[in-house]
Amino acid sequence: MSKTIASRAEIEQADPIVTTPLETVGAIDFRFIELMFFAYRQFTADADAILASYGFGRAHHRILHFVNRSPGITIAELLDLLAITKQSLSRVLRQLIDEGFVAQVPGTEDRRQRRLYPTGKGRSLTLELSRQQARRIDAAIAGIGPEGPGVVAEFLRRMGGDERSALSWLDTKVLNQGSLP
Amino acid sequence: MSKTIASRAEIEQADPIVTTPLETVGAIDFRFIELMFFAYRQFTADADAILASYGFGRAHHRILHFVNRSPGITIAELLDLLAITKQSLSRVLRQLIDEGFVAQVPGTEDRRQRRLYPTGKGRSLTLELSRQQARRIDAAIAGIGPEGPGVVAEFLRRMGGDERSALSWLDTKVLNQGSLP
DNA sequence: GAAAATGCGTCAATAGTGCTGACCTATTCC
DNA sequence: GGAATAGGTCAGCACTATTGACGCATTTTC
Repeated sequence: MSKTIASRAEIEQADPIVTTPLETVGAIDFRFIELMFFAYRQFTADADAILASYGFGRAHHRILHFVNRSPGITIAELLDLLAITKQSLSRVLRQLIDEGFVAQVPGTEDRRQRRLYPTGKGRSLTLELSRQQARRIDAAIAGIGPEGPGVVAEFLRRMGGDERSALSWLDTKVLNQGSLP
Repeated sequence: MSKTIASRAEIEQADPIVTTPLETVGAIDFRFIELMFFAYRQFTADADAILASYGFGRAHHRILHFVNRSPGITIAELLDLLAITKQSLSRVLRQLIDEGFVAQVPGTEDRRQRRLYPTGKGRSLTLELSRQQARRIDAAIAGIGPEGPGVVAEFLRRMGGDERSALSWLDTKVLNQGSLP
């Protein structure tokens, strides 16, 4: 083993440290990356605090949200929206069902399906969670001009670009559904 | 044990399922909550793919980002920005150091400090990651009018409200720093 | 009507990121 | 010289996600 261990000086010579800050470039700042990071962190922090008091995490929130937005949603549809695996979903969903926040009802047309509905308890937790988040969004949007909501919504929609299909799926479901089979 | 187990029907009677979708309320949609979710997921997906090829995760990205934004940052400052514990940071930071993306240099004024600098390798990975994200932000902002960037930045800034101090800290650091001790 | 496909549940193992608590060194401050 | 500060590290736990492999019930297809 004649291989020598590189000294710190040698390493630095091979790849010297950089001391200049990574500055804003062009019209689109690196700043936006940080803004997204901090904004999303606060956005989720609101709900996280409440969830923790129920012994839940963010995953529970997401399931609860979409089940409330689209009662009667199937497992497969939920998996598509969340873009996680069946195994990841099941553990969390099971807790929500066992603790009575979500109920499963076999489909009538296709009895293999287990359609998901919020219970009263589930609906009210969702409302509690959403209220906090909506409040923050509301406060952030208020006062940035009348065009604010439209501009921001359009920005977010474009950011989620490849997933626009998920949003339009919700559009059709939220409006057309709601009657028990 | 005379306690009976509630039948499904009994449970449903106690807390009936809700079949009406959770619809948009007032000026601020529940829709915005989904928009934030989908937007952030795509925002991080860009970088995640690249990171995975290096065997890294999002935590590595965040450290790398702030070290690049503010070379010479101390551990304590980084902990404040990321809002995680020292133990969480150290595991990830260690990998970045061991693999030569970040270098530690003892402070000159206070030799207890371990100031963090990106190496050339670290700077270039950060640029690679940021380019993807900036591209998406750029595309999302382009075409929503000249006031777009300003409105969106202000919205995000307000969303991150309680953390504005973190952003202004960066402001001062990004501009004033950069000379090796 | 039998075979194949679909919708869902579940066991088992692993990774990434976060946490708490405890304890250690080196350095600076008073 | 003793306390406070900057940082490192060990050990254990929680949550969310992953992949792979089966199993069961129900539709669909030929």
